[in-house]
Amino acid sequence: MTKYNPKTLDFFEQVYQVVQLIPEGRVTTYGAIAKYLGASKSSRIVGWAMNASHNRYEVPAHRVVNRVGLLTGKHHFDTPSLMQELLEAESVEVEEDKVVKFKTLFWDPSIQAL
DNA sequence: ACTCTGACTATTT
DNA sequence: CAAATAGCCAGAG
Repeated sequence: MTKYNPKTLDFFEQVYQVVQLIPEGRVTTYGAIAKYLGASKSSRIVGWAMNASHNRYEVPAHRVVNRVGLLTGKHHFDTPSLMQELLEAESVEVEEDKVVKFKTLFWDPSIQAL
């Protein structure tokens, strides 16, 4: 961070807020968040924001997976199994590092379904 | 200032 | 269908 351009600041802040809006038992993707923020091609930055999130707010980063429901970021948690455990604690089935019925559990920030 | 890396994705070969 | 390619941009060295 350090460099607080108005744009990037909003982007990071909004990412955190959107992630916090994810209901329990649901998951979303980096791309969906990026697209919701009007930067569909900046999905990597969403991941970077997540990476930095551990120092900022309590963000349920475990509810954010890649576009196919793969738990790509599990390695960045305290323990590699933590992400899956957190998901399973919310009734999200995980097999082979990916979310089962991902398409059904997917939560689109644009919809913000309750 | 430059280069490289990365929790991504869509498109093209 | 698997692999490469190109956008995207913030940190670290």
